Amino acid sequence: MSQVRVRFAPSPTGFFHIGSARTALFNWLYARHTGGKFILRIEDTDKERNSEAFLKIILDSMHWLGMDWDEGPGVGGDFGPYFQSQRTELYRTKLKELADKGRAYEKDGAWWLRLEGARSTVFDDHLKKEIEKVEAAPMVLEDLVRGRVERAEDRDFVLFRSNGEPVFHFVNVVDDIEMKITHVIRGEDHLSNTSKHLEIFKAFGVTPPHYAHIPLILKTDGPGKMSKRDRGALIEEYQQRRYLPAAVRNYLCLLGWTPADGKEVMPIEEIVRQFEISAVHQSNARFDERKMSHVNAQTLRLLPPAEFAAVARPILTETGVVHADVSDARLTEVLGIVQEKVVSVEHLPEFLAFFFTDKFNKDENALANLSKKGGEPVTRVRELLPTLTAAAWEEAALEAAFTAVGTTCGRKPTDYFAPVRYAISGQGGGAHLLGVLRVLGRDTTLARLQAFAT
RNA sequence: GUCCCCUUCGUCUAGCCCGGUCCAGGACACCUCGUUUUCAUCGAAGUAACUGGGGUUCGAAUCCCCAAGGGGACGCCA
Repeated sequence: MSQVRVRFAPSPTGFFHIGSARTALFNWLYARHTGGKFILRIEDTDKERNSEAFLKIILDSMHWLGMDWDEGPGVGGDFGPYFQSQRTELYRTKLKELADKGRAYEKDGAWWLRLEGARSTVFDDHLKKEIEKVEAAPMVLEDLVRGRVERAEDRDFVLFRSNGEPVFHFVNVVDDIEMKITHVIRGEDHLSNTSKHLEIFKAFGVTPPHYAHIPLILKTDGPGKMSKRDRGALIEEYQQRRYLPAAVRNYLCLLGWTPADGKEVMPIEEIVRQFEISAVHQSNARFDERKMSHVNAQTLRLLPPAEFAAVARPILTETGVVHADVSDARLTEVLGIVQEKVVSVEHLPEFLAFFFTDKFNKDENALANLSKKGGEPVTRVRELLPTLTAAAWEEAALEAAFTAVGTTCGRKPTDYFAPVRYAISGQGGGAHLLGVLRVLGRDTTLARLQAFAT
């Protein structure tokens, strides 16, 4: 069997949409799973709407999500150029081929594909005008996801516009032929177009590739598919909000496909190993940012400490929480005790600012809650302070100090935790308290407790 | 309007091909309890679904038909 060749063919006319990213991803996964080639082809035939800026965004987002291509912009390949705007001569040649066969004709300055079948003129309700209908034989598609789908085209359609530019359906098929594409994996919104494409393949006398039409991603609520306006629709957004690219990619895999073993959060190598087109779903899926956020949190907590530090350091530096003079060792020490509690990179600065500055924010709700349990917080801290001051600065000794004070004052040791946490961090929750005390250090801790108690 | 696709908890889904093991399993969310803390972790428990109607069958989430609902396509956009 010949090698799998798949392609992702975006047109740079807008931001990189989550649906496009998922289509690219499934193609990429299939190529990597089968050891085939993943080709990136830029469909920039619409001169009016194309832009360099959009192209850059698409390329950047592909890199960010870790989807590398074997042929295409920047890497070349044997079937280039990979920009359709540079392939016009080829399209003209191929059009002539169809014209010579009598399958393409010129009308109103444009070139049309001639369908084979009986013709009649009828009034079309949708178009609100008289049109020429053709009774063409239905095209039969054996879709890898949908199964057998039959559909008949009933009108000739445009191949080349009157301005001399070819249209999508034509260039898409010509390039799939020329680039020897074996599998076309694309969104279900193209399912109805496939009969057109099959007609073109037939006109060329070429066997079409295998098709797999994957389900669409629907809005979280409300009708219809995700559109660029919807929150969470653009890949850029996740980049800005410090999502882990691996997590975004992982969640995207779950939208339209389920691994056989039921595991959801897993490394990309594992997904590549398990990915099968036959397991791709047939029904559309609704986008759920909460689940994506969960996948992100899980991924974050599973990161090796060094990698966690690498993703944390930039935002901590940018927000001024961590200065350049903070050593990697110190940063890793702090991150080490919070990682298991962390839920997003975005919230890291506020979460651990108190380790690096005395001017941390104080959570009013946390303060209000203090006296509900454990009584007067300032009194608690005063009770605790002498014993804590005398204690050795390691977790077992600190714990013993809390217990001792609790026993003396007739209270649970935990009655002291919330006041202490608030006094040193301004927060109502966070990482394991004894660990926080240890890492924060004796001097800083005692100073903040003193300040709170006076 | 025409054509195409889809239909299991609020959401993502497993199961469906090869009907009984499913009074339907998991995950997210939610709710409750627990945990060295009172909503960022973690643990335990809970609420919650086979769109409807016919049929086939001893037996249907699973097979067939119809209906309804959802989605998509009908451009000299891609």
